[in-house]
Parts: sequence; structure tokens; C-alpha cells
Amino acid sequence: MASNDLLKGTLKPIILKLLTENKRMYGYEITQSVKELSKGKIELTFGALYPILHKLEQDGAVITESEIINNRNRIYYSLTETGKSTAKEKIAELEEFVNTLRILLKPNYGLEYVLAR
Amino acid sequence: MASNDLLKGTLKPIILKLLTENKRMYGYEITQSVKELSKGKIELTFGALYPILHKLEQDGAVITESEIINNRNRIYYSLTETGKSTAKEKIAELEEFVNTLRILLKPNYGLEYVLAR
DNA sequence: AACGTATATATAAAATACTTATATATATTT
DNA sequence: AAATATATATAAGTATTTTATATATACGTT
Repeated sequence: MASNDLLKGTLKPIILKLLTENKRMYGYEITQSVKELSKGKIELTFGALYPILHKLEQDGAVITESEIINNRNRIYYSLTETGKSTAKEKIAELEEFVNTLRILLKPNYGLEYVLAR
Repeated sequence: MASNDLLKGTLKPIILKLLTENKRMYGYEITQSVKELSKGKIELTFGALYPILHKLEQDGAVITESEIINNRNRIYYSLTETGKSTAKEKIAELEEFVNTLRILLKPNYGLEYVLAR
């Protein structure tokens, strides 16, 4: 899926978006969802994921529930009320950013730029 | 314009896009273009800009021409042939990334995800 | 039975990219 | 005279992600 320095800063809002849509998810599930939804283009690594989840927990944005499934430990994450509003903000920011990028990438805006002067 | 960690990795392709559209530009002009085109939402700082431009020059992606305008030095940057193909690649990557983000942000994809299982 | 792959969480070191601060200098506006 | 705009440049600090590593169970294949 090529080099993605582009991800920086987008992972947190992406995770918050997933948690907004899915109520509760565990770490491994989140990485798989991102992979599926992005058609393999975004690879959310564990080294990136868990620090973000732990940070969200520290900040009170998510709460965890541990369950033993198939003899393996699973930690479910879900948004708190605080987390829901954080998510809303971060998702809105990312949406605005995506729209801004689309304007910058729009073909021939260079012409408009010249005409605007 | 709020906190933008989101920029990371996008600045280089944005600069390459501008140089693709405008043939030749100088540093200050690039920062102003980004500000205008993004309606003030993206602030390209000098500390970010010049290292990127110098890197592009080192890599042979751009060439420079110095001119004295209004008694001030101005350094124009333009893409080399190599730079044009680099630009094409990086811009395509950013476009793909933006499309991927749009899929992830699309409302209710959570439902589709559930249905797909 | 052994091997690889998938599932599952976790941390630390290293790399990268950007922000913030600072420096220098001229032109224009208030 | 002072502030703002124009113009380039570098260094220190910060933040975020990648890469590497650790641990452990389940399942499918040869």
C-alpha cells in the first residue's frame, strides 16, 4: 500500500469515527476494520493503535471491558459521553481538512488563482 | 485555524501540486497561495516550507533562479523533468488518500460493514 | 507432530515531519 | 516612528508513527 506518511494525525479521528459507528470494538478488530474499509490502503499498525487507545482511556474518552473469548483475552473499547463529543469534534476537523485538500487538488485551480488577482 | 497535526505528509504533495500548476513560484508566494486557496485553513509556515524546498532541490526535483525584485532577493523554484514525474506520483498518492479518507468518513458505513459480514 | 498463519495485547527505540523560536533585511502603510 | 508586509533561512523542541520485539492461544495444513 505504498508509503503513508500521510496518515499522521488522521489515525485518532479515524479510530474515533469507528467507535462512533460501532458502539464497542476491540483493538484487533479496529485494525481489521480499517484495512477492510480502506481496501487495504491504510494499515493501522499495533504500535500506533494501542498508544492511541491507552491515551484515549487516560483522557476519559473511552472505557474498557475485558472479556475472555475463545480462551483469549479481549479488551473492548467504547466511547464515554465525553468521548462522543471529542469524536464529533475530531471527525468534523478531519472532514474539513479533507474538503480543504480537495480544493487544493482540484484540477486547474491555478487558473482561478490567476484570474482572482 | 485550530490545531493541524493533520498536515503531516501532505505539505510536500501540496507544494508539488502548486509548482505543477504555476510553472515557477517563490517561497513566500507559495505560503500565500496555500493560505488563499485553503481560505486560511492551512498555514504553511516558513520553518516547514524551506526545508522541503531545499530537499526537493537536493533531490533534483526543482531548480532555482535568483532575481532581485524591488531591491529584495527572490528565489524562484520550478520543477525539473524528474520533478514533474515525482509530482505526478505524489499528487496521485494524496488524491487516493483523500478518497480513502472520504470512504472512512462516509456516514453509516458502519451499517455496510455489519451487512458485509 | 511441526509449521505457518490468524488472533490478541503490549511496549520501546528509532525515524520523520512539523511547530516554534530566532535571525536578518527591505518596503510600505499608519 | 512604529507596525506590518515582504523575503529567505536555520535550529531546537515536540509529536506521531514505524519498526522491532515480546508474549500467548487457536486453527489449518502437510
